Amino acid sequence: MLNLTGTPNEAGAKNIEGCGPLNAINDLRAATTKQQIYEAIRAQGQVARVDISKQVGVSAGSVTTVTAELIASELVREVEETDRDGESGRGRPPVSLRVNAESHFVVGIKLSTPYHSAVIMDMAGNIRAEVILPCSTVRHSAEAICDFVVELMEQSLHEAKLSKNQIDLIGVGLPGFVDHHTGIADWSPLLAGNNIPIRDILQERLGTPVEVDNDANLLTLAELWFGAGRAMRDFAVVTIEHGIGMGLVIDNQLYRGARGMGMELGHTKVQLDGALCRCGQRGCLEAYVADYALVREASTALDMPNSGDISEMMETLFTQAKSGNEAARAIFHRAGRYLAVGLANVINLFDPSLIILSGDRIRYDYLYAEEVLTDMATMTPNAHSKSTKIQSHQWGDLVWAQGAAALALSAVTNTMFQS
Amino acid sequence: MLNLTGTPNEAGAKNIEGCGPLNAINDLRAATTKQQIYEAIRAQGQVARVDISKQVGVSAGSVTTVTAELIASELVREVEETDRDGESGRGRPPVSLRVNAESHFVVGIKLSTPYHSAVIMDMAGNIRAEVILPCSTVRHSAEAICDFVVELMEQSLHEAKLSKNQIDLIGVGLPGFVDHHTGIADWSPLLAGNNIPIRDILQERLGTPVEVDNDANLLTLAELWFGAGRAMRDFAVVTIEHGIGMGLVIDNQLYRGARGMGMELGHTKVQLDGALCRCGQRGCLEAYVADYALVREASTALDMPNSGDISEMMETLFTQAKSGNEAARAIFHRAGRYLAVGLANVINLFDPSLIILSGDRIRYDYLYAEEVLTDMATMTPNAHSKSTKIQSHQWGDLVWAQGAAALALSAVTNTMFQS
DNA sequence: CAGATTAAATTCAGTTGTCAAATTTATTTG
DNA sequence: CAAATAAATTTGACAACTGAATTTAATCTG
Repeated sequence: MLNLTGTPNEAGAKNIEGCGPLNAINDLRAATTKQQIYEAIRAQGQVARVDISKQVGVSAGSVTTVTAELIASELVREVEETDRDGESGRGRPPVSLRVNAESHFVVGIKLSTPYHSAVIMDMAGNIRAEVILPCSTVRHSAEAICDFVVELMEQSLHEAKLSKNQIDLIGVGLPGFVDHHTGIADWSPLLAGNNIPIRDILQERLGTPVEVDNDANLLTLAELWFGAGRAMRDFAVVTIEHGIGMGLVIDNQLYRGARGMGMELGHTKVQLDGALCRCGQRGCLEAYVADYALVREASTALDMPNSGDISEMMETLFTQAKSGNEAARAIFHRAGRYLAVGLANVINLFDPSLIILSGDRIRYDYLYAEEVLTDMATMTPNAHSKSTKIQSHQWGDLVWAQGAAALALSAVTNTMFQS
Repeated sequence: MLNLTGTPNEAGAKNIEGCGPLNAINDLRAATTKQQIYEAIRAQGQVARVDISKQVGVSAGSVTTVTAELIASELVREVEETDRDGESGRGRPPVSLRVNAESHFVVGIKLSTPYHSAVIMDMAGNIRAEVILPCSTVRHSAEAICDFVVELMEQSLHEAKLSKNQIDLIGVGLPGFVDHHTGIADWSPLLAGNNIPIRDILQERLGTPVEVDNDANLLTLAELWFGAGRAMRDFAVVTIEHGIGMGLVIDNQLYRGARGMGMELGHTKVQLDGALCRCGQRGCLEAYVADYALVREASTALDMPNSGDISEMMETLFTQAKSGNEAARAIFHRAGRYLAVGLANVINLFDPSLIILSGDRIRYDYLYAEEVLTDMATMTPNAHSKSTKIQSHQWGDLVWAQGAAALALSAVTNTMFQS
């Protein structure tokens, strides 16, 4: 059954407690039992040893040993107030464990236009500082980007009352073709030049380990760690903003394409010899659905001057459509039909159980939401569309930075447990 | 660099020895060291203990222990004739190990029109029997399908001089929406009815464990176990026949979509409100590229009577195009352009390092191969298309059955090593 | 309120899978 | 034939577990 949840919700998850994927607890990929147990505790916020034993599938004795080690190394703490949720209160009461939030800190940074943002996060996923910094739309040198990052670091450290050496890792996201594995920005609208080894440059400059990824992956990580995706084994995230981005989670893990650079949904072709895309190719989904495509049509059909400010023009277009302007409505309508094609293709190829529509542009969606879903259903086999849920989700300005922090958290956690 | 290898090659792999993915040897997913070592031996045909130690990453002592167990349980044998490949002949000569080909046998069956096929395979990947059985194009009941399978079993067992109880598992592939995990055929052009639990039905009837999968996945498994894909960590397979199929290998493993039913490349939309597909939807890639689409056009434009025999009509169309008929050429030309769109989308989304074009139809390809590749390059970012190789590959009639046997082999291997 | 009951957590002896180093085995070279 | 070389095996030690018995901390019952 198709299901559009249009309600914007801040956290997305039912349980406020914990962060990180909920179902990855019994995951074969996680290296050691110790790490599995640590992540199980973090995922649930707090949990008793008995439950860990059941979930992770190790004996009670092992849980005692391992948690004792974790407590000794100050990564985990016992919770004072013993809470018995419901159940009859007989027998020795369970003692819950929590991760020590202060054991490590990370910074999550999103570089973008028209603003950069940063959060500082502790090991429990709590935000300890938030910074937003305006940024011009010109392409910057790697050095200028470093300056921005330094500035964001300083401001956020001050706000969190932490010193630079307390930060274990910095997660950085930027738009464009960014390869997480190599740390190289093939191309980014933010960066002058090509094939910039931005991770190494930042690492060198800051003297702290850095992980980078592209913005669509950050958003997907944010959903996986803090949002609706926490409880899902597999789901896709589609963002509609200046471009169209996509992220995919398979088996509780972010899938980064066969070679770490796939998932360019925005540039899949939905029309042979179709509309011109800013990438220079024709018929890209983006060229029909993204902000710039709508604005381009608006300036042609609606006698709307191209002011250069895309957000402003989108707002005008939206207002006109709302007030009944047929031409404006038609522009949204066509975009919606192509969006349906894009979503149908995602279902046809990946068949995820959930697609999360995310990004600022989603707020215009109610204009064509119904039609998009109906259209989409006509473009997918019954068996598939029947069970795929579509959910839209509008976060605050800091999602991206939170996703970057999640990237950093998982990297830090991995290093914590590799002897 | 784009690279079209048009040469049909029977086996596809450079080394005749061994079967199964070559790079999966040090794979974290493989449950036990014992299984890893067994699979390493099988993958390489024969290999000395020293080399196993290096490849799998365990100590020489462990290799001795584990291989001793494998030899004791008759799964592995030492090779008599000591071969020292090249190297100076000093020191104790290595003793190579091989898997005992006769320890288990499997049957691989492909159900299809106009014929069904089956192979019997031993644990070393050797084909011990081949059977092909003609089949009408009507949709059959599950019982009729069972009869076919029984018939294929009997004939192939006779040919291989084996008895039924020597078969450990039967891998069965059929076209349509078939879910490997549940064993249910959602819909198949071969089966009357919907949601048929075909795996359980076959298992019941045959009294032998059965695994099922759809035909595109079988073909992909065949490439992974016996073909060009053996040496690749990730690749995609695209088949053009009556429909368009797709399979994807990520990290040496067949990816089956988030819920085991994705990868419907043939029904991704390449044109809004486009040509009518046999699935009832519009604008499907299949509706432009598959056999029936070309034949449909041919019967309209070329005054070619619709004889009902698609293969025959395709042949006529091909002959006409070869002899210079412009209308016929135009039909192939358009199909080629849309095929380019499909391949470009695969690259945009998955970015595999290799795409293998497979299936009978590939032999018509030289008509438009060059153009397809050029077109495709204009529809993918430079960074991607630069490094994606396109290879076409024409197998014999038994590929599908071989793929089904590979499915069975991996299932048998898994059960062999789970205590 | 003492003992029975219950359930969580801990202890501990035993198993398993692994490694590193020493040793044995099989072969070539001088 | 002894020295050199390299594969394979043996061995003792260790780390990660498990399962069963035991301890601990609470509630329930008469």
